[in-house]
Amino acid sequence: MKLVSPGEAAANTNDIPAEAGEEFVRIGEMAKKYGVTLRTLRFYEDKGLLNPHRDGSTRLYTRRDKARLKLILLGRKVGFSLRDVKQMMDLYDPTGTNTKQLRLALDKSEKQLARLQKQRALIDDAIGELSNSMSVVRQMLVERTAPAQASAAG
Amino acid sequence: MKLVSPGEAAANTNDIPAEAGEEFVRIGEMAKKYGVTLRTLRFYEDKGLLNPHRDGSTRLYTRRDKARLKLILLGRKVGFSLRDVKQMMDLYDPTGTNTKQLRLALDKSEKQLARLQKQRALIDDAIGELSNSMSVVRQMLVERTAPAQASAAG
DNA sequence: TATAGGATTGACGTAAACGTAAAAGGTGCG
DNA sequence: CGCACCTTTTACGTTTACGTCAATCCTATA
Repeated sequence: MKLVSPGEAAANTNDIPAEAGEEFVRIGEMAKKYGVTLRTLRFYEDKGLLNPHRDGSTRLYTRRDKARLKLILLGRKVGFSLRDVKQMMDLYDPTGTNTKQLRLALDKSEKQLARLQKQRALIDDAIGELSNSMSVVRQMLVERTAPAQASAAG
Repeated sequence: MKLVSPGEAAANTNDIPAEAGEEFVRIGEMAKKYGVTLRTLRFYEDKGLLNPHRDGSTRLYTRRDKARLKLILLGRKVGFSLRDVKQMMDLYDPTGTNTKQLRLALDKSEKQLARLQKQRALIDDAIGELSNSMSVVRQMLVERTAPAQASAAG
């Protein structure tokens, strides 16, 4: 039983109580696997979004932590704040139907969707204005570069 | 000669050396006129974006300041940072053709346009992912609400 | 004169999500 | 043994565009 996959040439290959196929990963592996920094993982933990096990002081991440991290990253991708993500995750109850959690998620999602659409509209607007300005500037440059042609062409 | 328009019932109507049709506006008027706060106007000045005249310590804004503010607000609308706006404005020379200024503006605009389009793509992506998640969540809620129908319907 | 309305200059606070040292401890390998 | 590499905690720094007091001043008006 290795820490990760058999081919992983990790520097530190501690023996870890790996019972029943549990795979523990240390922070470095975890970070690489999900493209985040160590700081980020510690930050998320500090904010109560992750709760890795410990071997002494060393963090050990399990499948559960990976699932949670995936959710966090998805949440961030769609624009939720970490607070929102935490709020939703905190409602998770492995013994129930999680109806409340789902409803909250849906509610927040609707609001976020609205925000995203608003942002999109703003950006479209900005693109429009910027394009206009660029045309104007280009025209001004033309007039300055070939002033003799300007009126002659008209 | 009044400070602003004849109908403006401003509280303070100081006599101001209004020569040659120059219209001076104090910070309060200026703020209202352009929908910004006093803090914002002072901040822009602090950053070197505005340079109102002074009557003692009181700021007096002229047409020139209004034009500059309009540019600032347009810049912010299309997503430029104040630093960018300042950089572009600082190149303005009333005696020249401002070719350098226009070129810089165009250059920055092209980059900003690219950024905006990238952002738009990200938002579209986010909207897609979020919509997907919402469908999933809705489905989960349906299964939890009417569990008897779930398999019966299949 | 009292009061209300502007105006001024500081200067600290805010939001979000980490970045970036700093100082220290553990571990395997040659 | 010593070095390289990984990890830990603590804690201040970063970014941007202002918000929000606070203390003070000036002026017009009732």
